[in-house]
Amino acid sequence: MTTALHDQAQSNPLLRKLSGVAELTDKERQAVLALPLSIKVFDADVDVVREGERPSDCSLVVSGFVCRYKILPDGKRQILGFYVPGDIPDLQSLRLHVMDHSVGALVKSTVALIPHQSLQDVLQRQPRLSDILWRVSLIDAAIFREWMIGLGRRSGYQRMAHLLCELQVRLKAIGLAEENGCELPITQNEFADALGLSTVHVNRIIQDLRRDSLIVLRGSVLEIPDWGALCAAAEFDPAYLHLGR
Amino acid sequence: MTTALHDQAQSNPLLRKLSGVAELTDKERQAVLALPLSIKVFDADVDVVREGERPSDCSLVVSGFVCRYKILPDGKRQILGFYVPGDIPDLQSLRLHVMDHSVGALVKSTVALIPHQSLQDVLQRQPRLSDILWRVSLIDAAIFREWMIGLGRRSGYQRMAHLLCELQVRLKAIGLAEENGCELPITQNEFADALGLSTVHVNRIIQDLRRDSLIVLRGSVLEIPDWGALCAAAEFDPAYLHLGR
DNA sequence: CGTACGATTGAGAGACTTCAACAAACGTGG
DNA sequence: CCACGTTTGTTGAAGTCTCTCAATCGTACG
Repeated sequence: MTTALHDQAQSNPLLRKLSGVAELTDKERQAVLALPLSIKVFDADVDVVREGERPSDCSLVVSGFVCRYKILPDGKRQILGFYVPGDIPDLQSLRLHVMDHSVGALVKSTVALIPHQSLQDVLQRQPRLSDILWRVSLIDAAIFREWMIGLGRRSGYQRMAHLLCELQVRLKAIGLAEENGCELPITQNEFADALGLSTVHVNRIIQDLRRDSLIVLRGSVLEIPDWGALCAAAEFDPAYLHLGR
Repeated sequence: MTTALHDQAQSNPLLRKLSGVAELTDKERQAVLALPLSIKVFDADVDVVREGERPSDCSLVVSGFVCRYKILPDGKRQILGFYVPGDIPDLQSLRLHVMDHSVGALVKSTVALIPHQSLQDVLQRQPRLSDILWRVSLIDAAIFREWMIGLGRRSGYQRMAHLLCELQVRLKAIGLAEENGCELPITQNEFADALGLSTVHVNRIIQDLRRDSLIVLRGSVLEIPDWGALCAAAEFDPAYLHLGR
């Protein structure tokens, strides 16, 4: 029986995510698996949720790549985070009713919508799941803080290296990265909006990173020849991802 | 009876904070008031909690001014947020056991330590308080996002104006600001570390803001002659503070 | 009254931006 | 399956914001 549930965990990205945060009881697993999910596919550059909306569901990324972002009055965009399968980029909408930013698909992505109502019901019956989700949103905030540190105090070069380290680690944690690289469907323009830089400068930084043999980036395929060297250049310390239980 | 409890709310900063997020039942109020608080005073520039530690309490600011920050290997500092009476700058430590940054007092501050254990007990008996605290930490994250937007995409001038708007609104919400100004015990050096700028540049930005008659800043006293003008210059929209219930 | 900390000023340097053009890669329809 | 148009990546040059260094000024406090 535990085996059967364990098998489902492989296929259910939410279960996998929560199991990564804390050991679940069988009852909790069942409660999660019983959540009604409505699957929806978003094309690239289509919004999943928009600033100002009051969503009635949370969006669980099943496949693809999604980001949170905000557009300023003058048209500038700041990307606030990247989200991969298993992530819930608008988990906050369960408790903060008005969206203060948007969520958009970077590439064609599959999203499972979880009604707030059914999530509430499950959390009421399994209060520990509520604690786990709280923890998930705190890890989210920890990533924001690390990005703030980069935006405020790191050079463009370091910032880029740091972001690549973060993505590699997060993708590896969900089995979407090889030992020495991963696929990143992120354009240089999107990198720029995430790092607070111009597209042109991001292009030159990538060339610098290539010149220093820290990365091989062809198309959307990232290869990291020397993980230690990249981490060192980025001053990357994965502690903020709070991955280990 | 409700009146008596209400009176206590005035003096108990945690109750006031939580009441600002959601209406509390009498039972919930009593549970909060029953929390054992140990008062501790920190001098200016003394750490309340340090990166790497595993706190056994949460810190509720009772009086003073506190910030979260992280020091980089090269000595640069990024301030991640300012915290005022009623705030719990390390609320996350309840669910994320290792601190990934530090908390320090900007001026002599009084902090009430709440043992994680007793907080856990109260939250287990009053699950709705858990939801409220979750919401509090989500508002925290919303403020991080807004700072990211500033650090990534706003000019130094706008960033400074925006921060002053935020502090004015947050201080007014707890009765620590006048209609047209407030006291900010923050040095230009600290502003710089919060805004991702150099001290020298912050100084020049402040002069620009003064020249444009947007602020009067003498010592630690901030005066805002034209609130609308400052908000406009900052493109400040308080929605991200999620203040209205 | 000296000392220390915070605020202010000047000057030169560097990181990053903007604009504009071009090359390469990609997807799509004929 | 190729031609075409659009998107993405790349390059150069000029300009701007912000930084660093280093000195000076003001003021509160012992």
